[in-house]
Amino acid sequence: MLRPHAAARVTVDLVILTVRSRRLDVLLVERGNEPFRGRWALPGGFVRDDENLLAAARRELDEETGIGSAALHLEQIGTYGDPGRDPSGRVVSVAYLAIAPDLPTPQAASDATAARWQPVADTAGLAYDHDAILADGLELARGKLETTTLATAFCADLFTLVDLRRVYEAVWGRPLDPRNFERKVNRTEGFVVPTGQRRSLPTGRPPALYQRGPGTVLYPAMLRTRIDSPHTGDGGDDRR
Amino acid sequence: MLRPHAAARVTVDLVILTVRSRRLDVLLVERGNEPFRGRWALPGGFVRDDENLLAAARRELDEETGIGSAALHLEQIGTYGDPGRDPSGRVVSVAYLAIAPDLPTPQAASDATAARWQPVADTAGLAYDHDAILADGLELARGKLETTTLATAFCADLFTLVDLRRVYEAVWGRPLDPRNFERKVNRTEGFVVPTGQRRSLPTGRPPALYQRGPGTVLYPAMLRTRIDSPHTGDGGDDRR
DNA sequence: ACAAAAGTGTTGATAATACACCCATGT
DNA sequence: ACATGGGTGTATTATCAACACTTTTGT
Repeated sequence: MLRPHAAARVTVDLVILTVRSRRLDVLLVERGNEPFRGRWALPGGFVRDDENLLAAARRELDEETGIGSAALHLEQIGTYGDPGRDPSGRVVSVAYLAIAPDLPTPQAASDATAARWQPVADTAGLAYDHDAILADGLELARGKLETTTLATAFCADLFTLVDLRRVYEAVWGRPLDPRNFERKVNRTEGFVVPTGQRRSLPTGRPPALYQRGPGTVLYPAMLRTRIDSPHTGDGGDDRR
Repeated sequence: MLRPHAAARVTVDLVILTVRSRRLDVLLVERGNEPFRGRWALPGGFVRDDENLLAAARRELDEETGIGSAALHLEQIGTYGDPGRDPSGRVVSVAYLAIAPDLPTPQAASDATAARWQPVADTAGLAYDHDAILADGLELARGKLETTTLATAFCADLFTLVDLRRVYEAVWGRPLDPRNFERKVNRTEGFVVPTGQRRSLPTGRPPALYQRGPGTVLYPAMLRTRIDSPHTGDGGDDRR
C-alpha cells in the first residue's frame, strides 16, 4: 500500500481558564526546550501510546500544572494540524478547554521553566499557533456560558451569586445587571442550590452561599446583550 | 529523548448531510477493504504529509464523493483517538461536518465499493466509532441551525421559504409554524435576499425565490421549542 | 370552479431590559 | 450612626407561541 501520508505525533494542549480578582486568566508555561525555548505557551504534551485523548488531557493537566482534579470541566476545543505549525515535524494537537476555580499558581514541571496565570487580554505572541488555539478556547467558553451552567465550574465549592456574576463579567468583559442576573439564576432549575449558610465579610451584609446544582442547560439562554463576534464559526473554519 | 508515545496515523472522516424529500440523509460508503470490509462507514481517508486538516477534508469530499465544491459548509466536529478504535493500529481521526444541497448519489471511489445517501434515523452499526461521530455531527448541526444561518447551506442557489423551513423540520424532526417561521426569517437581517423571481409549480401559488444572504448569526436564536437532549455536552465529554 | 400550495395578521403569554431603594452586618 | 456590599420589585418592551383564512396559480 502506497503511503503519501506520514505518521504524525499527537499532542494535547490545554487552555486552562480561571477567574482571579475579577479578571479572566489563562495558565501559561515558559518553554524550557526548543522549539520556542523561552517563549510562553499553553501547557500540553504528547499523547501516550495506550491512552485516549481525554485521558491524556487530564494527565497533562495534573502533571504539568498540579491542578489535576481541581479542574471541574474538560472539553475538546478542536484539533490543529497545519504541516508547518511545529518546526520539529508533523505534530497534530488536540486542544482542550479546562475550567478551574481560583487556585494558587502551580509549580512549573516537565519541560517548562515557569508557569503563571496571565490575563487573557495580554497574551499575544505565544509559541506555535497557541494564540489561535487560545482565541478558539475563549470563544468556546464564552458561548458555553450562554447556554449551560458552566459558569459554576469557575467557582469554589461554596460561592455567592455575586461570585457567579463576576464570572460572567470577567469572561464576557461586560457588566451584568445584578437584579436581572439573580432572577435568571434562581429561575433556572438546578443551576445553583442554596446552602442556608452565609459568608462572613469584613463589612457589609453577609451574602448567601450556594453550591453547584445538577442542571446543565440554561433555557432560555443567558443573553450576551448583543452579538459582537463577527463570524462565530460558520462558512469557513479557521482551525488548523 | 524517551518516547512513551508512538506516532499515529491521522485521518479525516466526513459527516456529509443533505435534505432529500423532507428527510435528513447522510452519505455513507461501503468499505471495500479490511478492517470492517463490507460494513457501512463515513467517508474519509488519510491526511497527506504536506496537507492541513481542512484541505484534507475538502480533498476527501471531492475524491470520495465527487461533490467537492458543492458542499457549502465544512466545519470541524471533533477528534477521535481512542487507542482501540481502529484494529489496524493507532489512528486519530479528525471529523468534519459538511453540508450540501440535494444532489445526485455520488459514485463510489477510493476504497469504497458503494456509496449512498441514508436517512440518519437508520444508520446503526457503522464501522469504527462512526455511530458516535455521526451523533456528534448531528448534534453540532442541530445546534448551529439555532444560532446561525447554516440552514441555507442545505438549499440550492435559489430556494423558497418553504424549502428553508423543510430543512429545519428535517434536521430537528419537528414541524415548525409557517407564519412564525417566515416572520422570523424575514426579520433576520441578511438571512435571505429576495430575488423577485418565482418558482413555477404544477399547481398552487408560485412561491417566491430567495438566495442566501450575507448574514451569519441568528439573534435571537431560532428556538427548538424546548430542550429535549438530556446532557448537551457539558461537564463530561464523550468524544474519543 | 376547483384543487393545491403559498402567504399573511392578531392576540395572549413569557421573558428581557432598565432602573432606585432597602437590608444586614462590622466598626 | 455610618459605611459597605448584598439583595429585591415594577413598569416597559420585545419576542415567542398559537391559531384560520385569503391569495395565486394551473387545470
